[in-house]
Parts: sequence; structure tokens; C-alpha cells
Amino acid sequence: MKSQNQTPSTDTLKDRTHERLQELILTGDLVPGSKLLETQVAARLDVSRATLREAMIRLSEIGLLVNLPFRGTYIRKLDRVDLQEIYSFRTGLEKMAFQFGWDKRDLISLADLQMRNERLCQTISDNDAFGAIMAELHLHDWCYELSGHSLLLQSWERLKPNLQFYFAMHQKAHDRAGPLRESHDEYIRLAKGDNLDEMLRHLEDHMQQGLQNTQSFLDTTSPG
Amino acid sequence: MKSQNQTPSTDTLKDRTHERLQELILTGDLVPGSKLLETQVAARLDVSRATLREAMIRLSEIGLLVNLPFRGTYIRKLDRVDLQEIYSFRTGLEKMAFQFGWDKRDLISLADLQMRNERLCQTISDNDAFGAIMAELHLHDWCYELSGHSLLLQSWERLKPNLQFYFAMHQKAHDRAGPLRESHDEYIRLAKGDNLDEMLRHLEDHMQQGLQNTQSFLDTTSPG
DNA sequence: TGCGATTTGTCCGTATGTATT
DNA sequence: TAATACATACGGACAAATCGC
Repeated sequence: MKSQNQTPSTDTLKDRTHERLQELILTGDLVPGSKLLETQVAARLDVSRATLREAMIRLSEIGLLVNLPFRGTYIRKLDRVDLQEIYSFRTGLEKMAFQFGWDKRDLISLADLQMRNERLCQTISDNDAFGAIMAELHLHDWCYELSGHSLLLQSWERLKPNLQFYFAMHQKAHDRAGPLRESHDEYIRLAKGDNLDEMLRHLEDHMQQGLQNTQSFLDTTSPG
Repeated sequence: MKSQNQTPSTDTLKDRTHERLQELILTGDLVPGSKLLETQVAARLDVSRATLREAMIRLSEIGLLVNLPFRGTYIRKLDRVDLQEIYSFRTGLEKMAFQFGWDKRDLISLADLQMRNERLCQTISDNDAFGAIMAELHLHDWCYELSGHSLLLQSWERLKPNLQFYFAMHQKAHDRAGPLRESHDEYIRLAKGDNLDEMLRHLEDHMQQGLQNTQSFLDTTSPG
């Protein structure tokens, strides 16, 4: 008996547990650096320890959790170097995505891109910071889907939770956050254009700007 | 302070099981497309089902196994499209690696590269096909280590077993295989030089050549 | 189509080993 | 050093889903 609908997630408890635990991390409900006690978390999520452990393995693979053998599993802590790595890697991935997908663009996919951007602008106008973060990521999903490259898409899907995680931390620290209103205008314009090299060059700037927009608050946090 | 032994693998049975199972796949001991019966494999590896399941999750993440909920876990089958994806993604990753690591090269690391190439040439001379495959991958490890980029290195470490897997299949089908004697001469020369763009351009050719060198036999195999 | 056999998903109790106090 | 807390690992159990006839 399952009145399960909205999310087409697989219907194994392990997978739902994976998603729920990721939620708890991404919303900042679980504090970075803190230890996860298996019995405690299992009880909280109302699953067995075996099921929880299977869910945690995948979160460790992604990088949201860190497992130290015989010592425990901890919520990932992000420092400035980690964030720089995430952004530089993301830049490389997205350049690949545009290279693979460039010739696959058509009217339909470009209209789709346009829609995603409008949704982003809408959430920003609404002062919906969390929604804006999700909308921005969804905007960037576009090029990966366009590429039709499953390994590339997988890699992006693995990286994305780390970005969300950082944004959540950022937003929790200073409550203003999120992308700026016009930050994607040039991005969209170039993505619709016919100059791939210019698009690729812009990506470097775009990402660098995104990094610096969010990175700053780490400097004010206690080191270590 | 613990006296370190040969294998720096972690001490947990789950991890050793992961490695042993990967061995069985990479050596072709387990046939691509075949189903893994948990009780049977667990008995063969002399571990509990729970431990085996935890090990299998990570192999599913890498892509060597495919898990279908309630239906079972299967050994990955690679078709021509998969192989093309692996190679195109690998090309992108390695270009990133050289970009990140280019300015970090010094006499020591270049001597290290030289050594890896000489070892590769040696194994080829010895007609040690399996050793040559490992030596070639180790040669390519160089740029990822040089980059000092943990996400990039991780990504490569995830991709590498898929390459090994394919090489193993290839070698099992036709027993001649492995890299050619001079295939890396230009690669090494450019990696030692001072023209990054030329290096990046060569990578495309190098990978394309590697792909076509191995891809051919898939055409002679039954489709599906 | 249906039914029995098989296998996976999940839970629990428990024992062992490791880290920490 | 001893004691405690916890992760690791096992084996058995059962329901639910799938598979084969």
C-alpha cells in the first residue's frame, strides 16, 4: 500500500532514506562537522541501522558525509579550498557540457532554457532565496541534459549536492544569499548565440564571479 | 603509529570485499550481463549478505554493477556508445588535469613521468599485456596527481575501473591487446614541453586513437 | 493467466573489534 | 590500564516483489 506519487524516486526504503538524510544535511538541520550516531539517526528516520548504513555509503561517495573506519561518519565540512575545487571542477564540467551539446541546440531546447531563466528571475523577484538557488541549479542542468552525455550528467549530479550544501551554509550564516537578478543575462545570450568559444570563455568568468559572490563569508569564519 | 604494509587499503571487511569483487569483475571472472545472486556471491567471498550489499553499492556507483530494485544486481555490459562516452569524458578530464597541473611541473615530477613511460615500454617489450594496461593507466595517473585537484582525481579514479573493465573484455575476446610501443612518445614529449595548447590538442588525438584501437572488436560482436 | 519457488529488501539480536575516556 | 561507547559484522527471520512454469 503506497499512496506515493510526486517524486518518481525508486521505492526502496534505502533510496528514500538517502534522500531524506540528504535533505537534513542540505537544510542545515545536521551541523557540518558533527558526528552521526547510527542508532540515533536510524531511530530518527525510523529505519534499521542496515538500511541507514546503505544510504550513508552513497552520501559518503558524493562527499556530503565523511566516513572514518571504526570511528564514525561525520557531516562534511567545507573550507575555502574545497569550495574553490568545487567551482573549478564545475567550470570544467560545464565547458565539456557546452562542447558536447552545442550542435544539439534547437528551438525547443532554447525555449526550454529561456523558461528556466524566467523562472529563476521570478524566484529572485519573489525574494525566495532557497527557490532561487534551486532555480539557478536547474538552469545549469540544461546544458548537461543537452549534452546527452550520461557520464557528464552523473558527474554533475554528484557535484550538485555539494553546491546546495554550501549555499545552505552560506544562507544560514548570512541570511541574504542567492544569485543576482542579471547574473545570467550574458550566459543566456551566449548560449543562444553561435560562438562557442565566447561561451566557453564566459563560463570561466561566470563561475569565478559566482565563487567570489559566495566565498567571501568563509573569510570571516573561524579557521580550521 | 602503525607499521604500514603493502596494501594501503582500509581495514574494513566491506572495503576488502569491494576490492575483491572488483577484481573478479575486472579479470572477467564474472561475465558481463550476468546476475549476481547475493547469497551465492556472499558465500563465495565468505562474507555476510549485509557486507556484500554494502560493497556492491559502491561498485554500482562506479558503474561496474547495475542495480535494479527488487530485480537484482548485474555485471555491467559495455556497448560502443558506453565506450565512446568513457573516452570522451576521459579526454575532458585529462585536459582539465593538464590545465590545472601545467604550472606545477618540475624536474622531479617530469622525471617521474619519464619513469612511468619507461616502465610502460618495458612491459610492452615483455609482451605482458595485462601489465602494459596497468602501466599505461599509471602513466595517465601522473597528470591527475600533478593537478593536485581532489575532485578531478576522484573522478578519474571512478572512471578508471571502467577502462580496466573494457580492456579486460577486449583482451579476453582477442588475446592481443594493449597499447602500442610508441603510442605515448608524442604525449611524453609534449608533456615535457612548454606548449599547453598543443598538449591539449594532442590529447584529443591520443584518446581518439586509443578509442579506435580498442573499439574495433565491438563491431564484430553480436549486438544487444 | 495464475501459482509456487526464488530472491531481494528490511529488520533484529548479538558478538567482536576499535577508539576514546 | 580498565571501562565504556560505538562501529563493524554476522546469522536468522520475514514480507514483498519477481521469476519461472
